[in-house]
Parts: sequence; structure tokens; C-alpha cells
Amino acid sequence: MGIGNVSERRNAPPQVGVTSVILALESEERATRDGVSRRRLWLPLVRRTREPFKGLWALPGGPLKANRSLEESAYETLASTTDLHPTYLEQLYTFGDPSRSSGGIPMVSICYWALVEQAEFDVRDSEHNVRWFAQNDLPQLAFDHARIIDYALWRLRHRIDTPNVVRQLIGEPFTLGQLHSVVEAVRGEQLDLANFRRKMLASQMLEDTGDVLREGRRRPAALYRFNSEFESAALDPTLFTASADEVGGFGGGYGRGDHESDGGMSDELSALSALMPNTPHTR
Amino acid sequence: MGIGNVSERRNAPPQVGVTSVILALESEERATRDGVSRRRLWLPLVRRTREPFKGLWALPGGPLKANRSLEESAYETLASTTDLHPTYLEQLYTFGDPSRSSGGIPMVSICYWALVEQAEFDVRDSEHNVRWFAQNDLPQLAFDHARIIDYALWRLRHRIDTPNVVRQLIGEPFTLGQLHSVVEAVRGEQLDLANFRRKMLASQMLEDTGDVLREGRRRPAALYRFNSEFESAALDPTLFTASADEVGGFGGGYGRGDHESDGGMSDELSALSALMPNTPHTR
DNA sequence: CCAAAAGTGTTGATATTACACCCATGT
DNA sequence: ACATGGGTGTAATATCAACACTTTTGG
Repeated sequence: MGIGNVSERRNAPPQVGVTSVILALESEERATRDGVSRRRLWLPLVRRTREPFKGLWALPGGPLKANRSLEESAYETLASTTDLHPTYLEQLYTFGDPSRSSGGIPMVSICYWALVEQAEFDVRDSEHNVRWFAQNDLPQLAFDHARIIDYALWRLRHRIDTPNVVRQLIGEPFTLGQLHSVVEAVRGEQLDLANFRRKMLASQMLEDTGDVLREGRRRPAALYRFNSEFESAALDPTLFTASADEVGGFGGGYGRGDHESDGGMSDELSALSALMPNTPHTR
Repeated sequence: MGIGNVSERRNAPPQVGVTSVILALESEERATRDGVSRRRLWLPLVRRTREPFKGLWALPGGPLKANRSLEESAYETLASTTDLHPTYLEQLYTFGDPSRSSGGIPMVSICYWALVEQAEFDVRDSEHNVRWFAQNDLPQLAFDHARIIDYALWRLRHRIDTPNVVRQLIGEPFTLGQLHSVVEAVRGEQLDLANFRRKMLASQMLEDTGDVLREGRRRPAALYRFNSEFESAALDPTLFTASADEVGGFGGGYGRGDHESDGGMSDELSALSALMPNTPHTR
């Protein structure tokens, strides 16, 4: 199969596609119903109907069309292959090794990742050859999609304190308890609630709505939303907005206050280093 | 110009190219000779000979060929347009907005960045329509290349503590003084040398070679190299190797030591948050 | 001995961790 | 009253920024 002979293929431009890793955090109900100790992440895969890797599962994706932005292409592809409509997409990486299609025509994949409401994920549609899999129970995957998924999961773990991501997972407003629980689930580690709440409140990211959430027979919890200053960053990694402080690090600063004129930049990295916890001691 | 009519163009796949931002840190000699207070970064640009943006300067780049990896394409393109042969390339981002070519055919650019020896940069070749510009003295740029350069500079600043980058800038082995000076130049801020050296030594990244560097009439400095454990990460952001500690952050940990089986991951982010300095106080 | 950079010590301020404890609520 | 999470306090420790200080060299 394939088009043309070897030398023709050699000079042809490669195919370009957009591939997306869609993630959904399972609800607490489902987790307890399934008897899982912690909420898991699920993702939709599409069964391949053609070679190469026919019959295996793959990430949803499709060709990149001209006069579409990369994001638009990703959205359209998702809609047509899985009926999903995430409200937030972030570019992950572009993969282009000729080896990755192992025999097929060379394929460049511009990869995105996104989150989707739990609700959408409950659509366990078996139509369209789409199926949801738990992140820790994936089938054999086509191409290098396993690696792409790993990278997407890594990104999620490192973006979990970001307005867009949190909103997608629990909506707004939310209680500190909810936030804590989701962060724990995604990061896969336990965090001291008392310190967590203090740090969040000190971070200036949150804004008290004044409302409370009453639930069950316990004390009502204050509801927060993200401070509007802290949007930015997450959508487009290249939007390294000038703001706040630098990343932090090495030795001591000097304190001459000579910030450059090309603008300091916060963003993906600094947002994280500023907000993520240090590894706790195991004592 | 342009091929086909509008509707044909609309359905055609977009052009795909590889674009590179090459950076070189000027030597101390040049900086002092030019009377610049701090060493600057320089980058090569190519003058466009065709529309769109004919006559303006642009980043070196070229079409992506099939049966080449993205990196290979970037290397080849660089060699043919600028005669540069960086030993290290890192993917930056893929830009694909139809608007970015403003009128031309839609163009997807997979962007890389790299560092090059000061030596190579001394080749101020005016042949090939290539010219080097200081990062703070750029001409008007074609497409959205100004933005791409900003992003590359941002990445460099945040990768400056990484083996590959340091090696490219000062080679190995190096003294703590050299490292300190380069980091200061790239980050564009002054760092307390005493604290810098302590932090570096504590970081476990460095390994004493046992040798010393004698220079001038001053005390010889110990020479270090990077500990071989700390390679990884920088080349391919998706190589999030399991190692060391998590990123750090939020509230308190819990200390049950239940690291997940899918592997903790250090990498670009954690490497940075672990090593970069916090903003010094200006007092 | 001097200049200059290498390298070490110290201190106050701030942040982090781990854990004890009180608070408000519906049943 | 009591179980349950919401929310606060706090002591021990670690980290950091700042800057004073000592050491080693060539001339």
C-alpha cells in the first residue's frame, strides 16, 4: 500500500496530523462504585480500522487542514471522531520521527491535550469505535501513542494548579476541600490539607466569593474562585506573560532591582515552581 | 503568486516547515571591546528574497522533508541556510495560525532552538544573506518571528542550568566562577556568587574533576563537570525521566512514601524549580 | 606585600512540615 | 452528643538572601 514508489515517497512532504489526548477525572461516585482507592483519569481511544496498526487503539486525530489554526483542527478532529467538545486545549509537542509510523507513510503529529467534564466521559459510547480507558489500564496502543499519553499525563500533573485546568475538573466556585482532593488525585500523592489551604490562600490566586457550600451534616465550606489576574499562561505556553516574579532558583540574588526591559516572565514554569509543593519528607 | 484558486488552497494541506532560533552568547572580549556592560546573545537571521515579507529578516528555516526526523530537518536546513552546525537542538513549539503568513499560503512552522559556540558566531558572514544580530537590537522581522525569538530566549533563560546548555556555552570542565558568570549573563540579573556556588554544589549536579584552572595571578579554581546522572531532560522535553524528586509546591506532604508505579518524573520543570533562584529582595 | 578571585562562615528572615487542636453543622 | 469535615495554631526545621570574612595565588 502507500502511494508512489520509494523515491517518490522520499521527496514528498510528510503527512501532517493533529492528535489529541483527552483526559477526564472520574467522579468520586464512580471511583467508590468501582472500588478504586483513588480517582483515576480516563481517556478516549479510537480503534484503528486501517493499516498500520489496524485493530489497535489510538489517540483521536486527523489531518491538518489549511486555513485552520492548529487548535481549530484539533477541535474539529475531536468533534468528528469522538463527539467531544473540550473548552480548553493546550499544545503538547510535535512528533515527527519517520520511524514512528513503522512502515506507513511518514507522519508528523502535532499533539494537544485537553480536559473534559466528567459528564461527557460518562458517555461510554461504543459507537464510532470509541472507548474510554482508565489511564492505568490501557490497551496496546498504535504508533508511539503510549509515550504521548505519558507526556500528557505529566503535563496535567504539572498544570493542575492552573485556573483553566481546575475549572475543567471541578468548575467554579469550589471549596478548598474540593480543590485539595482533585489536586491529590491528579498528582497521585497526599498533601497535608492544613498546609495546602494556607498556601493556596497565600498564593493570591484565589478570591473568596462570600458564598458557602452546605453539604451533608458538616460545617459549610467557603467557596472560592480564581482571581482574574491569574488566568493567562496555561492555554498557550508561548504566552509567557510579564508579571509576578521570576522562576527562582540558584544562589542568592543581589537585590539591585535591575529587571530587564524585555520584561520578566512568569508562566508555565514559574507558575508551577511558585505553587507546587516540595516533596515531603518520609519520616 | 500562490498556487491554485482560493477553494483549492482551502482544501490543500498546509506547507510545513522547520524554523530554528540559533543563539550564541558573545565572548567577554567582544562584549568589552564593544563597550557593552553585559554579554549579549546574538542570533543569525536570513534576509527574505521572496514575498511575503520580501526584504525583511527572518529566522532560518526550510521545508520539512519526509523520511527525515524533525531534528534532522532542522539540522539540514540550518546547514544549508547558515552553515551552522549546532550540536544540540530542542523543540520549542509549533506555530500554525493561518494568519501568521498574512496572505501567503498557510504555513505550519515547527520551531527549534539551539546554541552555538561563540567561535561559529564570529563568522560574520554576509554571504548567503545571513547576518548576526544582537538580541536587543533586532531588525524588523517577517511573520511572527519576533514572538518565536522571545519564546526561545525565555526557554534559554529557563534551561540555563542544564548540562547540554552549559556545555554549549562554556564547555566542560568549568569553574564555578565561569558558570556563575554565564548564568548571570543569560538570566540578565546578578546572583550572589557565594550562594550560587553553595547551591550548585549542594545540587548534586556537579562532580569535582580534581583538576584546577590556573589563570592570571589569582588563586586556582576547582574544575567541575556535570554528574552523569543529570543528563536527560533538556534535549527532548518528552523525556521526562523518572528520578529525583517531584516538582514541589503546595501544602504539606504526607510522608507515606507512596510514589506511584508509573514513575515519578523530574525534568524540565522540576529541574528548574529545584535549581533556579528565587527572586531576590530589593532592600 | 598587594590585588583579585576562590572559597567559607554567619545571621536574621522567611518558608515548610508535621501534627495538635478548635469550630460549625445536621442528624 | 457526636461524627465529620472545615478551619486555625504552632514548634521544629530547612531554606534563603545578604554580606563579612579568610585563603590562595602571581606578580
